[in-house]
Amino acid sequence: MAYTKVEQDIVLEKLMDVFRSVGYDGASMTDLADATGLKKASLYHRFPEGKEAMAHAVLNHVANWNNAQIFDILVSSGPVEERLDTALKSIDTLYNGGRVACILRALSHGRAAEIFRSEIAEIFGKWVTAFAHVAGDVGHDPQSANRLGESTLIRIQGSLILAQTLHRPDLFQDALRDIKTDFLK
Amino acid sequence: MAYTKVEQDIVLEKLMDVFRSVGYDGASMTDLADATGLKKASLYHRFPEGKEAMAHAVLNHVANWNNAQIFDILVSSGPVEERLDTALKSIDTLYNGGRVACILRALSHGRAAEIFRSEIAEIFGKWVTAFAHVAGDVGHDPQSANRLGESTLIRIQGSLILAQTLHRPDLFQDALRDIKTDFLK
DNA sequence: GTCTATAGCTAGATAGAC
DNA sequence: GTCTATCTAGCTATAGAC
Repeated sequence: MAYTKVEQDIVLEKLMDVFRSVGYDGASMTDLADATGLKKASLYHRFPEGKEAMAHAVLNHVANWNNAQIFDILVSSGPVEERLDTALKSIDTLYNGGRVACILRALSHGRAAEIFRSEIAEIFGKWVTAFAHVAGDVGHDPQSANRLGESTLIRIQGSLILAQTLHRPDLFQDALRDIKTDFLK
Repeated sequence: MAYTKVEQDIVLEKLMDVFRSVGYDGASMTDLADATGLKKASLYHRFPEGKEAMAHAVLNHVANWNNAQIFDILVSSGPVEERLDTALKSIDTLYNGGRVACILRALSHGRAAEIFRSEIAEIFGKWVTAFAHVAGDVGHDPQSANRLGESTLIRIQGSLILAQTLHRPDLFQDALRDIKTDFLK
């Protein structure tokens, strides 16, 4: 019997945790098997193409989550402040308040970057577009809106790096606050 | 005969290139040997503790470079705009206009993070302190100066990630411009 | 679908000649 | 100091029983 979507989603979440915390090269099949509770041969049954296919599946899962929890929220109708609050809350949860790394960052460096760059670029692009959409809603012209979208993503990624390296999750919290201010000022 | 400092510095630069482009886990001894033009056994002669010692030496080299080219410049006397221009120019060169990754970022993720975090945190801290010093010079109170120092580093790291993943070095250039504006407005 | 067992390879690291 | 040759451990990946 085929595994259910829920079971596969749980496996994807576990795989994501490994890639996110130790990186693509740092994630061994043994690590991935241990994290999922499956044996290596069972993982290969689910992902015949091996580690690369696992990371692709994880990225696809992440893209779906982002579409539902962040992009759709940001471009929906309703008060701007409410949309921002909901999306920023999701982002805060996603990164556990600044205490965990970004899976996109983990897969966008080193040899992994060559493999996954286009997928990650697409997700990054959607973040920019979604935030630029909000910027347009609060009166920015298209060019200025786009720049605000870009600087929002820059703030998130940059603050995550500092938050983790300096053990200062408050830097991520500050960044989320600054982002909201940028849009509402 | 012992190798000269220049020879060793060249080796460190080559090692840095490898770590920066493929990450710590992604850098094999074969990669490192090929890049330096030395054989593996010769690398072990220079770095008896192996790969970890090489990365430590690279970080030490980077710290020295940063001290001379960035921190000392920023906290020197002289016109603020001149200091900023010189430091930002160095940063632009360091990251080849936004086209190469940051060695600190490369070593601050995954299993490498546990090993090198404190060294990297110290370098990051100096960046923040140096930029905060400039912020103080242009009239910010200590708390506000510190936040400006932090957001400067966030801008640099975040824009580097986007610049490389999206193949958009202009995002890094924009960030450098925004940084200057932040300080002079 | 999941497992045990293992093949084949490359990793980091070392011995010892020169 | 640098080299060739080699060791062992851990890697990705597969075969085949259940």
